[in-house]
Amino acid sequence: MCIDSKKAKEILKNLKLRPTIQRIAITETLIKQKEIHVTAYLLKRMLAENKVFISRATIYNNLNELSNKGFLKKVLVKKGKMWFDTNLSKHHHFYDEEEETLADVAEKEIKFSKFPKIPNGKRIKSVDIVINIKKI
Amino acid sequence: MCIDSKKAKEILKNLKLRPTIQRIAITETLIKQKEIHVTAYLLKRMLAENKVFISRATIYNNLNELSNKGFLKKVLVKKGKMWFDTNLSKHHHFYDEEEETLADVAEKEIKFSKFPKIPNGKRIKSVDIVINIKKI
DNA sequence: TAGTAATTTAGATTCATTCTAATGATCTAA
DNA sequence: TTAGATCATTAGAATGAATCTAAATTACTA
Repeated sequence: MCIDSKKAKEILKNLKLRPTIQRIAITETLIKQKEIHVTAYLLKRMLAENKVFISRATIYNNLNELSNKGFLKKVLVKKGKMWFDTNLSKHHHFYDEEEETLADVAEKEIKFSKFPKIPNGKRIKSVDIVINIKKI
Repeated sequence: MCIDSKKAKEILKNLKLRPTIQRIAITETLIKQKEIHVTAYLLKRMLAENKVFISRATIYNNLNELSNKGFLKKVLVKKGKMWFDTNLSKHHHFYDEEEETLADVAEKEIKFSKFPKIPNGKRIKSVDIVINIKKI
């Protein structure tokens, strides 16, 4: 058993998710990769490259479950495709549409000196900031 | 001919778009209120309530054209659905997923005391802030 | 180890959006 | 005006991401 698989199992245990073969493989891939932003499609392809074939439904189920449990963050930068981000800390994004790349912005890099009043009876669920950039 | 229809025609003329019956009706609906947030589906329903029946393709074609011409702003707050916003001034949004509503936050309501360094060779194109809210 | 609860899966389904190609409307130049 | 060209509209098909279904399989618990 490789080290990543052991780590993956531990993560799943902490999240109270049954360590199925598929979940271990998915988690392993997510913690192994340098790339921190994946779509369902990209993840499926990465697994397939390692001869691990997991159904589309399972990929989606698990990405959603992992993000519900707070292990992944959903990022929506462009219509039609949901990205899942393995950067676990709260953070924001640079999005370069010309290059179709996402880059992280640490949460502490942004501070507000003024923030709008939240409507009555409501509370903040999350704040998403996307800084769209382009070449000079 | 009603006043809105006259205004709508003028707007289309300025945008160099042929004033077809459908385009006039769509533009009229969009300028009836000061600021409006619609999805294609919502706009279609609003028109239908006024006994104006326009095909889905035409609704999409025109919303896209109007936003290409700078008359509408596209806002992406949730996977799968594009919103179109007639508030052209720079601003941000409250998004209430439970109620599926979008509300404006004036730009001046948000000020930064800290902001990240922009990558070399890049400049800011825009900053999108979505404050996701939910009931307490 | 048996019983149950959770998980995976292929394939169907949904939903927003775009495409296609046929028909219809508007514009332009003489 | 009017003919011809260009642009717009439309129903329905196609697309693509994501979810659902229901049956089979796997992991957990007593």
